[in-house]
Amino acid sequence: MTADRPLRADARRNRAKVLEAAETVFATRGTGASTEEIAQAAGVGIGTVFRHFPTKEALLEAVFLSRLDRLAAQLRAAADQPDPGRAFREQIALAVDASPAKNAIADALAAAGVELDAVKAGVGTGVRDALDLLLRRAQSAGAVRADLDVPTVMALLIGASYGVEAAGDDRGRRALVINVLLDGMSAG
Amino acid sequence: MTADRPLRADARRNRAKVLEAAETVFATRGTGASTEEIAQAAGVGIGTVFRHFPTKEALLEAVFLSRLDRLAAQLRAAADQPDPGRAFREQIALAVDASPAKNAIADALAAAGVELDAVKAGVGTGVRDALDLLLRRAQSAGAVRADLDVPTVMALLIGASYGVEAAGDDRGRRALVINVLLDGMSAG
DNA sequence: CTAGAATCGGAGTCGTGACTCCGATTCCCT
DNA sequence: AGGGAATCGGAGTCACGACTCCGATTCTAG
Repeated sequence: MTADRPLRADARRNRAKVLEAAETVFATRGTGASTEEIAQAAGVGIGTVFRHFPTKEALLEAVFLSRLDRLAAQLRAAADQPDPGRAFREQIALAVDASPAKNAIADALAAAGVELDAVKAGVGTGVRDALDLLLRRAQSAGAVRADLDVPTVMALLIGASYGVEAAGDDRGRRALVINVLLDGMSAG
Repeated sequence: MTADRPLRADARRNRAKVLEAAETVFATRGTGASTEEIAQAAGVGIGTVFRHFPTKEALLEAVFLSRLDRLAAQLRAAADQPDPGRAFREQIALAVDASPAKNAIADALAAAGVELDAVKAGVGTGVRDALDLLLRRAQSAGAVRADLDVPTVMALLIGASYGVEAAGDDRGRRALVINVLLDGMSAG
């Protein structure tokens, strides 16, 4: 219930710098990276990091949500492509390829006891809705199994992300993993 | 190059107790569980834990390898079933259902900078070989896509483990995830 | 049974990293 | 420009957890 007065210009700028730095640092050094490391990467003092994100957990959550936001936007943008089946396939492949870092963050949050469902219920709704639209259209077009629902597709996406990660650097193997997934999801 | 003299009887017993305790504690509390917690669960002093496993990392590795060992044994046991396709399917489903804990351990090891490939090269070979046999037989029988190889199947297995985990407690949803995977892996 | 070696237990050390505090600095309204 | 409020920086605090050390205990060879 804080009366969200607008932040001072420099404060807003710093907040953004921290968030961005945190994203890259978490992605490269892993979620175990120290807050100090992030502060340095952002060119900011530790105190500043903690003022904007009172907890490391809060910082992780913010980074996670920002990623979900971008994903949702991307999914929405694909919703009006002409070929629903193709749109679905493309977005799945894109989402999977882009998500290795999200996984680690999600794990860290879960390990910290954060209710991921609650988090997702907030901004994650955007992802859910966008995915819902893509999925329905693809199913109506007969391109995707009818027995799949959004939560299951999300579970598959998460799994595929890890699978791709486990496939290592081999481009062909990564593609094969995604291919298997898409085949499994397709109708018939 | 230590001259591995056989351990004293009580020492061997304690080692086993610690390993077992570590496995359950890591599974329930996560890999972040403190060494003290494990010592307590094993009914043993911290010193004892560190004598047998000089590092927390070493302990994680030992637990991981013991799991891989069991998995390999299970896979080998399934290698002479009459229907190769069915054997493959069943084992995949079993392996996936049993592995959520392994994932977390593997992640922790990776985060600690352990070369997972090196680890797998040691005992993991058992898994690789057993899986290789199952896979070849299933492919020869025309039950599984010919373009899959063992590393890819392992990546898929890892991914599926996470996918199942993400599917939550819903029994049907978990089954659906595995079903999609198996469909994707099947021939034609 | 007994000596001596191997093992155990757990208090204490040490390093690390999250988080706090307050003087210094920067911003923005008039 | 000027002053007061909002922010910043980063040294310092504190808790926690991995790992060490050594007297006490338990095993086993003879």
